[in-house]
Amino acid sequence: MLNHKRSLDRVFHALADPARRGMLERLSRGPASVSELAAPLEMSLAAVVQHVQVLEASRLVRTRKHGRVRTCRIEPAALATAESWLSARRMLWEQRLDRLGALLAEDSVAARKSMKRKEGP
Amino acid sequence: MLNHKRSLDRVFHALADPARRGMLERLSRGPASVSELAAPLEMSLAAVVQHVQVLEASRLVRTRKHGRVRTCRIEPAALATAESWLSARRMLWEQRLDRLGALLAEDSVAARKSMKRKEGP
DNA sequence: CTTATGCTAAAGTGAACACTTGACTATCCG
DNA sequence: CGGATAGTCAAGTGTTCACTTTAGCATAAG
Repeated sequence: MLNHKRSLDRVFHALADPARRGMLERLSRGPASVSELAAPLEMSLAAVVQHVQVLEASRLVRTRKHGRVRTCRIEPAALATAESWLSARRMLWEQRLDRLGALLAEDSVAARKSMKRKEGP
Repeated sequence: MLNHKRSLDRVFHALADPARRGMLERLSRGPASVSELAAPLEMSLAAVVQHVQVLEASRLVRTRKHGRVRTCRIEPAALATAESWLSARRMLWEQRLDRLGALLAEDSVAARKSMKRKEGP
């Protein structure tokens, strides 16, 4: 749970930058070199390399070097982690909202007293 | 698409902090006041208020003031946005990986030459 | 009325972030 | 070999972040 927290930190932080999300979009169409990732971006190569390092630290991306070119590819696992955190939260609170909605629909004013323990006012 | 990008920035940035994720977890069990959110955290009330403002700016949370207490509740829409970005990406690249897997399984060495345009070595 | 509570607003601080530039290394190509 | 390409490293800069402290202002409770 301690490392899991940090890894969520890193993943969400990595996703919070539009340039990095753009790189991920590019990479979801297939592997690419650092320069290919840099091409559409108006920023120095060095900056792009730094973004790639952030993506790699978050485990969203894995890279390997062949000769002088570093090839980047997506790593689905880290994204699944983030996605499952999100969907877990959403399920929880949609469930709660549904329950609340059901109570409001079913119960009329007469039933209110017996609800106090289950659901605060 | 222009504002959509910024809103993703804000949502992912909001999610990138463990204190804020903790608040969201608390809030998925039901609405809470700022002080209730602050209780489990070892940080000043003022800091918690700032976190709440970040959550509110990201539209993950909506707040309303009754008397002197500000009540916070979750807003599912923003999270759905983030979740759908994630799942869209994941679908795309899992699709790609499946296609690649199918090619590797079906085609044998003999077919390799004709693949060069579609997929680099 | 007085005091405690719940929050707000403002200013400051140190660390992290998103870049840049410039110098350098390794590899591929002709 | 020599030069272009692809990336790396280090240092510097302005900005944003995550806090803190201090002071203050409503509202609720005694």
